[in-house]
Amino acid sequence: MKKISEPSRKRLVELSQILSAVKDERITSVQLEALTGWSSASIRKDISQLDYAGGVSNGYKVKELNAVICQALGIAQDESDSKARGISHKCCIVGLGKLGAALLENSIFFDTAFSVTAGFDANVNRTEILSASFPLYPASRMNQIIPEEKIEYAILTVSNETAQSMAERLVECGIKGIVNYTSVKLILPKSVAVENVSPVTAMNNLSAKISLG
Amino acid sequence: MKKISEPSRKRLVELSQILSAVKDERITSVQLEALTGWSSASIRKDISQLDYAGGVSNGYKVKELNAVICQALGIAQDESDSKARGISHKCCIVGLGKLGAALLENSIFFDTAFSVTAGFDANVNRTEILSASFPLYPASRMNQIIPEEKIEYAILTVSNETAQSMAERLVECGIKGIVNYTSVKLILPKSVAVENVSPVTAMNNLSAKISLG
DNA sequence: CGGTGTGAATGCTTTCACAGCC
DNA sequence: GGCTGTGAAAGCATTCACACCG
Repeated sequence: MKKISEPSRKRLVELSQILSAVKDERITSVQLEALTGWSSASIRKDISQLDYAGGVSNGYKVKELNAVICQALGIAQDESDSKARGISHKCCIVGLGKLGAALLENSIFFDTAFSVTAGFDANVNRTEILSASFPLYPASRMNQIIPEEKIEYAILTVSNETAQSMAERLVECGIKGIVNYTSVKLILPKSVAVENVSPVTAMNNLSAKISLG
Repeated sequence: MKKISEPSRKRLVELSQILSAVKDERITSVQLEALTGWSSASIRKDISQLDYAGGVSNGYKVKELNAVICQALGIAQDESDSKARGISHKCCIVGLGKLGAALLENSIFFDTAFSVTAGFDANVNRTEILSASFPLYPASRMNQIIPEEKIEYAILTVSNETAQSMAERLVECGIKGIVNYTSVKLILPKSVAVENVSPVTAMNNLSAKISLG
């Protein structure tokens, strides 16, 4: 498998999500252009990197294409696909403030390959007050629980002040990827993947985009 | 002001956030490289697009640089800057499920130019059960409240099923930008800015990045 | 010196355009 | 006829390298 560039990879992830919602059996790159806003040429190029010659002259078979994309990216279409292919990622939530507590609800990851299996907070009060369908621990136990439970990903919802140090601890614990809800730019070894989804940064990006036209 | 490219714009937004946390008076592009992971050359290029010749040979003055960036992007450094420059953006939350309810907490946007001033949900129950420091309305009143209150941005936290139709209604109401927490790719006129921050998409992106090395 | 600002060069991505296929 | 797959071309973004400045 040749290397897939970052923009292309992100489009393919979104494309897979879009295809999951498509009811028709077949779809063409021009139809996908309408559904995505990306040019049909770009979509064809993205797909052509995968080794799938299925689409010739009649558009793509939706289910088949989705399977090929997920295969190539190592992700799952939905929960049954996740089970069938043995792809399952344990996640933990670090920081049980308002936002973290909201994400405790596993329904957010319903029908995906992800499941939240632990929550941590530095404040023991929080772990005792809140309840979830999985255990909540004081942050002091991260170093034990994360390796023991083979948790791979972390959702970081602590305060900006503690974000960097918590992230470093997560890396020590062997975490492979972090979804970062803080507005701090985390400085971590390149081997650790980070996705930034801060609400404040998102707002500022929106505002700047509009302001510059 | 010449056009700023999207990657550059996003870096500048993050840079501003980073500068806000820097305590020193001056900073060089090499120091910024360590704080951001971006090359010093790229940082200098980004800054050179702004009309600011302040940095010559001694690094940049942190406060001054931050002010110039915010000026150029039309964003605010913090709440006092927001007041001083008269930049203030009203936002509403659409969809008061777990995630939406968590964002009701205005502390998330503490010390920013953004304030949440209304919440909407199709289910009247939700608007009655929940409480916030601003009013919650049934979705049927969006068309009245949003123009009346001059709300500019929306935070979309409805279910995937209703995301597209709700977004279209928001556009009709005159909303300028949407922060989209659903995993649906919204199809909207180009004049409306959208930032996608779906937890599920973020996870899939993380997973794909790791899986491809 | 240590550091910026910036043309020139390199490296990526996207778009074009068309052969080949159903 | 309509659509994919793909080299070639065009368009962007990043990095280099160095003149210039305090």
